[in-house]
Amino acid sequence: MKADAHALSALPEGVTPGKDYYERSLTVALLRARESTMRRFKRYSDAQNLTLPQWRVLRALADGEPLDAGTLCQRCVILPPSLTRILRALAERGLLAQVTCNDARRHMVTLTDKGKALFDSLVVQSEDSRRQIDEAFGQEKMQTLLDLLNELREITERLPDLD
Amino acid sequence: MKADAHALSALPEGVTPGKDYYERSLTVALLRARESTMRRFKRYSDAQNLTLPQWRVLRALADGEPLDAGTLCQRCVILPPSLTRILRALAERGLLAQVTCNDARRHMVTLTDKGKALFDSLVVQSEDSRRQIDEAFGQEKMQTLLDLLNELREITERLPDLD
DNA sequence: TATTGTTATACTCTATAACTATA
DNA sequence: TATAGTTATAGAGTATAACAATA
Repeated sequence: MKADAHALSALPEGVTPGKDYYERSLTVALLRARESTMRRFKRYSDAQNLTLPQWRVLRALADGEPLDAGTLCQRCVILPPSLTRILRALAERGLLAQVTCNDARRHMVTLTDKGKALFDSLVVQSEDSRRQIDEAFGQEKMQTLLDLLNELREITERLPDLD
Repeated sequence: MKADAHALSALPEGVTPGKDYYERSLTVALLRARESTMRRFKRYSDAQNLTLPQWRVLRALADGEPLDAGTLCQRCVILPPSLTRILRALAERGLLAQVTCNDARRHMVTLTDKGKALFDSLVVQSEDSRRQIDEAFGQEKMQTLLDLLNELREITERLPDLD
């Protein structure tokens, strides 16, 4: 952002009254951290005509374990109507296939060989970007950050709703 | 999550092969942490008919400092075409007003008294939820997390693009 | 009767390009 | 000529409710 965006105030370059307060917002900090890191990976998924939610679904299935729609919705942060369309689109491209399940209500899917190959290819292609961020930030801090993020989520999900 | 979602495997409850790997994804961890915390605040903005991007704009302007559209786009993680509509909607509700600027190309806005009052009201209403998360997670860890998130963003934004 | 997922619908945001106004 | 925003347009996700199928 340009410095003269704040020309109305007489503060030093890069220092604005609102900035510090704004950065104390957890949800905004999470969004901005995600935006700045995700932006570097997006071109790889774009090149494969995968939207980011589609990429999360492939990732969630990457270890080969079949998952049902409900689990995918929760892990990938996608609402059921969106997931229905996403699963259909990925299945039409031959990237995943339905798996029969004892409970016929469940829509259970797994990656096909083609889907697994596409996932592996994307991991390889984006590896340099991942390492670039990892090294600039520091592996130890990255580990701490991931642990804090997962812990925050687990604790928050267990909290009772207020009123 | 239901335990029988993983009935195909014979692993202990809550332990799935994919889970650990999936949780090592930074961008997914950021998304899920945001979803679990944001969900608790959303009802307050919903009650005021504010979308989350609109709420971020009010928040960015909350200290009274006028900001231009470009700065708002960056701080609120909103693309220019979306911001144009958001500023129009908020102005029509009398929550913000345009401020004249030396550079007539800039769309500079500030909160009106009504906008500031709505912001303050939302902060008060959501205070219990904020404290609930803060106390469950721990203030010290929350502080560490916020610092790591802001540092990660600043470092990542400065990284050169690969190729 | 409760649960899982799909369909329907309306709205918003995302994303890119083309355009206008100003510097 | 470059910059800041707006407009245009297509596409995808968000969100709620209603519905179908299964348990």
